[in-house]
Amino acid sequence: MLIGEPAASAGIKPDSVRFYEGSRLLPKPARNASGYRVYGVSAVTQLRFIKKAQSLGFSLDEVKRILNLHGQGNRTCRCLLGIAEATLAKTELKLREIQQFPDTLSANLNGWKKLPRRRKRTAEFCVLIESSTEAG
Amino acid sequence: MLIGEPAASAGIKPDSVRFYEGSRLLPKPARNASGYRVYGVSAVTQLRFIKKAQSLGFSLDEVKRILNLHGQGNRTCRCLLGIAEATLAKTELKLREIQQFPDTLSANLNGWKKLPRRRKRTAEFCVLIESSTEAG
DNA sequence: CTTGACCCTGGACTTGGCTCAAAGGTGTAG
DNA sequence: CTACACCTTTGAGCCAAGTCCAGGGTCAAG
Repeated sequence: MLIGEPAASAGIKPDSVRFYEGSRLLPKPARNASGYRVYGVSAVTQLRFIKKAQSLGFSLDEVKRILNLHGQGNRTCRCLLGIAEATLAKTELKLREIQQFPDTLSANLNGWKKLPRRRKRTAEFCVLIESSTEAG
Repeated sequence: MLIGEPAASAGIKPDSVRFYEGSRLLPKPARNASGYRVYGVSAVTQLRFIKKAQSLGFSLDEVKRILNLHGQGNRTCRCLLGIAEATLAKTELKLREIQQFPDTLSANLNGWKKLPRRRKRTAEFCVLIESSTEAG
């Protein structure tokens, strides 16, 4: 596979794949006679892993640390523990916060929605944001 | 209150407050005789709202849209609905994803932890990341 | 009357994560 | 042979969200 294929399969641009390679998130791929990067199927898995982890709040640097450690042999998996637990704690914290805020948000939203049309202007939803004119 | 006070109360730097003002997230505050920004108590509420919303994945631009709409009168609250519902949907999607990923992550983590010490090198946790040497 | 903490402006710089452009090589189809 | 899609490199540019700095003003305490 040349670069475009795994990129497309993972839903990213070739540019990003090269960027990941430059950032040492991906191993340097083999090259064919013309100097083109040649990838195996596992590249797709890796790219998807990166995307997934990233969409969940892992920074490229965290992903890098995991992938780099992985490449250095099994025994380094102990280190994965630290990284994973830290990031896990982080996401769980965020989870709890995220779980609360939309509650108030949607409570307000629903409360507002239930109002008869003519009362919607009273905008109970806006209790979310305190009056601000005083400072301006 | 001069700028440092509301900033400190909200746990941010005066620089950031000025940045928010420049980005039109905050109304331009009054100035005293020396040209210093003067804030009322509501500024703290606003700053905290910004911080909170931001920490939950709202971009400053989204916060801005909400705050700006708010400043323009109650009738615009209908528009808030769109913004809020969109962001809500977004966070809920993220929520669901976040709920899944750490499950696999911590399942692997726990599985790995339960292994007797001498077997930890087999690194079951690493199933998370597919073998990668083939592409390098 | 100086020191120190605070404030002002404008603009440069940073970090993360891309994204694009320029200038060129490759390879296949018509 | 030409067009075209694809690949290469280097290097610049971009967005968000700040952060810092220079060079200056304000003001209360010692």
